[in-house]
Amino acid sequence: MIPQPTNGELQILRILWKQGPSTVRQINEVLNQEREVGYTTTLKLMQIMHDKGQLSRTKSGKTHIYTALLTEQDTQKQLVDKLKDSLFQGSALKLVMQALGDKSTSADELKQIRDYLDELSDESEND
Amino acid sequence: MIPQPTNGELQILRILWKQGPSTVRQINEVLNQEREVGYTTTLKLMQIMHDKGQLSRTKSGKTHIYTALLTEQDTQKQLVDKLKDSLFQGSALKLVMQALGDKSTSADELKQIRDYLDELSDESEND
DNA sequence: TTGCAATTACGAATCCTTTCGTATATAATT
DNA sequence: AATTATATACGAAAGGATTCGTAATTGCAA
Repeated sequence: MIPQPTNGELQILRILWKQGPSTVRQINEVLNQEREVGYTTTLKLMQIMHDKGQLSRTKSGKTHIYTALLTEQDTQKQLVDKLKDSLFQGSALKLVMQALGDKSTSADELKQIRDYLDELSDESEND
Repeated sequence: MIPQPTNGELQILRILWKQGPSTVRQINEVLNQEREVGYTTTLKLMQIMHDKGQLSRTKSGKTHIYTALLTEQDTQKQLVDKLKDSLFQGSALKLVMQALGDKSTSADELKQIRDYLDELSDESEND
């Protein structure tokens, strides 16, 4: 059971997924584009994430380079499943309808979803 | 800006959505079907939710009857949007694909989604 | 090698959620 | 009216996340 990443942890994971392995300074700089965070705050959080096994790190000179051990996919799945179970009675259908329901989804995206549904149907035919 | 309900708050909201207005005792009984919780724990949480404006209450004899002020729909939307923005770069498409991607969705559900997509397309044509 | 700048380590403070014990209030029952 | 059962109110403790100040360490540069 991997415990769910906290909000702060997710923020850091997002940056690592996007940029790849990074130093505390690099992460902190990106973070500060969104909100003001002290350097040692970011450091501490990344140390905790390392303790928790969410990040690995290697030493390069005197600095540590951190790498995400959780994949974006797995984390997405974990959180989508949780939301599905806790608010949509486990129904992917309900969740999807809610996600699409606000009409902000473009026609192009809708088409892509349709194509994806076709793929899924094809696969199940071949079971 | 309605702050996001916490986990404990969501648990109570779910029961209220399902059962309608309820007393603390009623909520606590349902809660205890899932996990052991003291009565005053549930009471306190519902009092806090009342303070926060998530629940209203009316007095009936010596007991309070609580009602959810947040709707299930609004809360679903709030949490889906948050997940979409924070983990899927704001893309409903990506979120939907992740939600459907684990192959646990039945053919019937897939069909329902397809029908729903048709509805959405029809609507946009009429804009 | 000595000192400087950057980095890490450590510990504490703060904030929020969750939990529950105890006290108080209220209504029904005897 | 006194007793009992049930409900609410209050306050504190425990646990976790977040924040950051300060100390210790490290590598480089003068």
